[in-house]
Amino acid sequence: MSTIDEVPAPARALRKDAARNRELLLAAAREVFGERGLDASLDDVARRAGVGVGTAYRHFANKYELAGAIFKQEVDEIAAIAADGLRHDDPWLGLVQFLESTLEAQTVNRGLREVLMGVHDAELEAEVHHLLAGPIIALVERAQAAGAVRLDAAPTDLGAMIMMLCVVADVAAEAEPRLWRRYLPILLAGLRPDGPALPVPPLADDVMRKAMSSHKQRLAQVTAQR
Amino acid sequence: MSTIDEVPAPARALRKDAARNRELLLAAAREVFGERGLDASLDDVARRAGVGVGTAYRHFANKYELAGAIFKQEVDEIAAIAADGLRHDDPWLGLVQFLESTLEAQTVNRGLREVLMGVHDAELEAEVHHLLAGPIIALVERAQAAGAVRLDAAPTDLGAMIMMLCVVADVAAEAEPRLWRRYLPILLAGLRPDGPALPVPPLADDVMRKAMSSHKQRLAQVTAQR
Amino acid sequence: MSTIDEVPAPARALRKDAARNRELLLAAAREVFGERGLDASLDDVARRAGVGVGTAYRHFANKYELAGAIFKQEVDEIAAIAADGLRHDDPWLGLVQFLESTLEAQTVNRGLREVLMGVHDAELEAEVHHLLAGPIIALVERAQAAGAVRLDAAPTDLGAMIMMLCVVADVAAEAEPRLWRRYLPILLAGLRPDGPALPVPPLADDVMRKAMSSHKQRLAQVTAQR
Amino acid sequence: MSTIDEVPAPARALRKDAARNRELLLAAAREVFGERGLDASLDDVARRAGVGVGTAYRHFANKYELAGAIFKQEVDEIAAIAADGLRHDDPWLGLVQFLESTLEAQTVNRGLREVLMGVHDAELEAEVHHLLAGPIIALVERAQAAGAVRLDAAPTDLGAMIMMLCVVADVAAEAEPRLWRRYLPILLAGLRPDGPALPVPPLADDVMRKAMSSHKQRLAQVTAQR
DNA sequence: TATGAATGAGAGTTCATTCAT
DNA sequence: AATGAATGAACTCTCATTCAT
Repeated sequence: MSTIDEVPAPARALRKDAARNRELLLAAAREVFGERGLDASLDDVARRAGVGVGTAYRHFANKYELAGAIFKQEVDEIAAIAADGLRHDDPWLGLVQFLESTLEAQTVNRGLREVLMGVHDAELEAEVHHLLAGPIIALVERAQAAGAVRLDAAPTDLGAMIMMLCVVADVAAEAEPRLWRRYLPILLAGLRPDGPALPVPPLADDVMRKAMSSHKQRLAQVTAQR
Repeated sequence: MSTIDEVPAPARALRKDAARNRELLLAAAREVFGERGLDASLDDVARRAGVGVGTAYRHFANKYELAGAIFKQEVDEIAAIAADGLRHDDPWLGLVQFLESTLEAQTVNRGLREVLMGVHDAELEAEVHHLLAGPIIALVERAQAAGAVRLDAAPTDLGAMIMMLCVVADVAAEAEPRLWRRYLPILLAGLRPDGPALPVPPLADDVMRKAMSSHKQRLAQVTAQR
Repeated sequence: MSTIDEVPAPARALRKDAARNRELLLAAAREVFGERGLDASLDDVARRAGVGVGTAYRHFANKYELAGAIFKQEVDEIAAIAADGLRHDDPWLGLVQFLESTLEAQTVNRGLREVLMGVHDAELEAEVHHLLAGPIIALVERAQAAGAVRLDAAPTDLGAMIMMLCVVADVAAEAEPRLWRRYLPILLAGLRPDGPALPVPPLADDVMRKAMSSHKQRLAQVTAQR
Repeated sequence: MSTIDEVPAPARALRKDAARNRELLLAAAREVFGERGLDASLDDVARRAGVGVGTAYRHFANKYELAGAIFKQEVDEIAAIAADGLRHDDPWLGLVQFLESTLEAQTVNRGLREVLMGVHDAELEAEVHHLLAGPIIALVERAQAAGAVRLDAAPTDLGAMIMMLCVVADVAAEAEPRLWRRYLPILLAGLRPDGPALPVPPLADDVMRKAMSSHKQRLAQVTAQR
């Protein structure tokens, strides 16, 4: 095949040791950012990974690119879960399964929880939206078409619900990681055709995205750091 | 009265100018932290207040104590709202009114929103709990006694609901500050005696408090900054 | 007078200790930059001055502002010398005296020498030009009007001559600080009405300025650093 | 010839590919250092050469040795020019031609200009001196013997003149690369037997060399970088 | 008591040089 | 011999906190 190309791979594969360090860094970042937040220093991440800071900078242009790389992985998982839900025979159960699986996944994965709570930077936010918007819309519309979801519900309602449950899950992460299950039925009941009247219309898709993008900025104001 | 302020009063009241500086600092902190978060420097707060940094340190042991002082004020407002709710003729409406007023208040007050989302340090958390736990328990039990709230509901459920709605409100603060009203009826319906079954028991009061205390630490992980 | 102004001085005078530190910093910077170049770190400058780095940053926005502050002082001295030359009875001797005094001054002042060699950043360059262009032009034109300087000479020729002599002085600073005096008469002879023909026209004033501004950039390429 | 390169030749010639890499590196360094100065990183040089950094270190002990290797080549060219001048029929014209050719050469070669301005490290300086001292002395003495140059002139005067003109050329490199020609006749006139009196004796040969060696260190002080 | 100058640890980032592949 | 990943010291700049004025 490659009789012409002297240079074998255009998108260079990582050397074995480099690949290992990259993984070490991602794992360490997941841990360190998990424990002390994005305010933790890259020095700390590198130390935990057992490599020099310089190595971190060889793999990631800066701190935020490293953080983004982590969260990208988490979101991919969720997108896969949504796709599963779409394949379920019963549209309603497919949607419920998506919610449960998603929440279940974030229970054991703080990074994921954070992403779903919308607490992140603009670039990642856009990527998250790009990956998840389609499947979520499909899930909701499919359930609406089947008469399982009230017609005035919007895909962004699902996003809001995930967010709400994630906060509960996050707050109670250590005390009772299953606490979100207490509020899931309540929210699901509200999604049904006979749910209570909703006085305010839902957020449009892109408005929701922008809102979550700026949310992280507002949270930053609050979060104590030491 | 205390015109001769050289006389060391037993429980020394603040000199008039000192008291004024304290207020200036609190006001400035509310503004500055509100705009740029706790990451804003104390120099900025002091400059906005029109006093020197040293003055800030005379009044508050450190940055976080100043921040705490602000949020304390916000919580006092909420406690007052709860007391109002308890005086309502209809226990259910009193509870609903408390929720609405609380949420309404945080709509225009970021600091309050933050506190209600549990995004703060342990000391403040304890204080918040001390102030709010009593009234909230009373509100719920009074409504339960009147048959307006399901018996397996717990006061901590109210806390969880406030938290959930606050996150919605916070995320949508700019896009649609009333968005929380869309999800309030849903959550309220779940609180009624005929609400859907709840698979997981509520958190005990003190467990909830500890959970929220550590939440802020976890959120810190996430918050991107730039 | 200041019955209205509560705040006494609009252009705040420096506190005594702050003023002292500022001087310490300038002196240290002159030394450290003098020995190891602008590549020396501000930490080193601060250490030499006996203050913390933070203090350096309180007084000067960044490293280059500090460097600029130093060189500004040197140029002021030269401007004063030029003014002296203009007051001399004999226009030619005034000009010669300006050259000699200037070169003499830079003999004992490296910073000055550097500025006169045109080795500096754009902002400072502009300031230098602003301060010196006028007096130099006046010196030359006055001497030309008196028939003491050839008519095809330009003020920029004086600049070029200073530069040339400064380089000699700089190179020989330790070996023989008076070496520039060997080449001064040669260059002066060329400036007389009967000097040799000059095949290339002089640089216009602003062109000379721009040229010197970019010179520093080119030298930066060369200068070894450790 | 040496088709079997496994055979360890006594004075090991470079393998063909190694030799090629060496040239690539020199060419790249000339470009990169020329554009962005010695502050450019070796990574950049290596990237431009299309080889790994490691390869650069196989060929040159460190960054400065690579820089030195480049400038060595430039000086060789000048030595050749001096030899040409010595072959000229008219000693005076030979000397003038040397000056003109040398200056002309540096006009289009920044590296050369830098070396001639004495802006480099001690080792290179010694080498430059070793290569150029002889021919220059010969040029001057030959012209003196022919009565074309004043007897109190010294070979180091020629060095000083080159330096002076180089600085002019360097400063005006972009604005008017021929500007040095304006000052050449002036300096040449001073070299003639009837030039103006020179109040200070010339530098001895080795003193001049040492002076230039330390000059580079002093220039480093100045060079702003941004 | 108020001020704001001073401090210095620590953050993010770069790069000369080494060394495993 | 060549590669480029890894290292870690060094640099600029910020800011919570202290302390001389």
